[in-house]
Amino acid sequence: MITRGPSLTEQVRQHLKQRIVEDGFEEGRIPPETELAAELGVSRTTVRDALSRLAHEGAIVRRQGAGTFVNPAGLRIKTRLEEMWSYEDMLRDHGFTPSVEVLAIETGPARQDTAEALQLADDGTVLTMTKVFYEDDDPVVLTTNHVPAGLLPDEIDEQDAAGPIFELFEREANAQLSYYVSEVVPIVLDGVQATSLDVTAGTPAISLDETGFTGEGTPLVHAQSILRDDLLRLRVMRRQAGT
Amino acid sequence: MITRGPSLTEQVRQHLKQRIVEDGFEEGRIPPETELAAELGVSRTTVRDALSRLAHEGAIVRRQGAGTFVNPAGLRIKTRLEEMWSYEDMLRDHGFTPSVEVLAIETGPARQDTAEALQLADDGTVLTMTKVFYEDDDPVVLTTNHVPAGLLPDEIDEQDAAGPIFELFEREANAQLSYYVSEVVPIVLDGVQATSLDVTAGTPAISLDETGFTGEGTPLVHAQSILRDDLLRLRVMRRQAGT
DNA sequence: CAGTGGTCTAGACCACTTT
DNA sequence: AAGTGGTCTAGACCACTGA
Repeated sequence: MITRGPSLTEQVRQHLKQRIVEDGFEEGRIPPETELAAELGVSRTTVRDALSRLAHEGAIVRRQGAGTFVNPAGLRIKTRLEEMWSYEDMLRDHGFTPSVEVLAIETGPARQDTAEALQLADDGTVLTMTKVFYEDDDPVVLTTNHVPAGLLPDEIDEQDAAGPIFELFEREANAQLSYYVSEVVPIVLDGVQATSLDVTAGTPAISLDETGFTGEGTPLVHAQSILRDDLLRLRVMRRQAGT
Repeated sequence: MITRGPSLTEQVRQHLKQRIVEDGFEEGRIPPETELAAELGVSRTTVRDALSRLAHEGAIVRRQGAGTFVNPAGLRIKTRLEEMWSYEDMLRDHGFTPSVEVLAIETGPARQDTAEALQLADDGTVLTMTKVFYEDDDPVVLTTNHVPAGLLPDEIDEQDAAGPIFELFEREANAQLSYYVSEVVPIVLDGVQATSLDVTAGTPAISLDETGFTGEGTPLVHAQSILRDDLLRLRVMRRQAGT
């Protein structure tokens, strides 16, 4: 087992994930942890950490005393809301090959909710970038990002805005986007939103209203992303806490 | 440190959580893991497991090389969708004191989507229970549960249906509900739903369409829960996978 | 009662941040 | 250079399942 690059645990996770999706386990039963550890030449702890991640993803179910098993229902989950990072990657996980169109890049005064989220002074100015993610000719996600003016250089062009925003922060502001706090809001689309997403106004949709932070807790971006429910259905696994 | 009942890790987690919410750490800085381990008389591994759970909840942020810190933004998260179990508990976490009204208990043929979710034969019959969760006089959640006929005894009464459904399965069917696979669907309320939730028809809302399974992967229940967005806002933390 | 996953320990070394 | 969290090991014992 090679050991450079990703952690051992991650390598074991990927190895097992691959065997799972390729249906490489008899009757969906995964070998005992001690056996996997011996086979892969790692400690049982490492195997357990890898299995824990797979269980969290929903790919497997562990039953104390009985064994570990493939979870067909969980394998259908493509959108792990709490581990969703860039929309590009999420769409790729759905088997899409996404493209991006930048609709607008503009600077102006912040709306009040944006000023609060970004902890700006009252007269704060923000850079606003609006883009749409497409699968073939179908618009799937409409995203608006608000960033405090001055954090990014002035000469942001469409090329820059088209990529994932966390890459933009790393490259242009030397800042690391660490996590988002997101609200899941049900809306009906207004005329402008409906036009951008190529559906009729009044269609229900999910809006993710969220703020992105650095590891230090500094808000970097306030964003709204509207998902076309008919093309992109959020699906999650719910279980009891503390497991 | 006492050691009966919950696991050591869980005890440490609760202890630290309490100190966090009571603002018991200077400048939001949490002591080093080795220090906590010595202070609490447990191994560093146990402390780390407890901290991992808190980080996952959003209560803290860990920064390699720098330290572990309280996360004020994360502390506002009350609805961890992927760890949500009973609506009663979720509402209590919001500081509500929920009550339940059972609207209907009836037996009849399954709708097609229910029959598929529960893997029933085409002519499958299901027991359907509808209930509303209230906070004071405000209805907050409208839930409909469909259970295969015969799984539960015939004489289910309102008393039985009012409690959490996983308790019903344990008590009446000796079956353990282990996890749900849930879809997050945006809807606009129809007349009946709107009346039950005491809002006007056409209001947007989140519908959680979900199937509950045993650890063995047998579907036990197909359910729809509609949340009043103005009273109960789903809020989650998003981070990069594999952390 | 044999086998499985669950918990916990003690310790080593590494990667990273801060001073 | 010192201190912090991140990874990994080897081993012990417990709780639970199923034949």
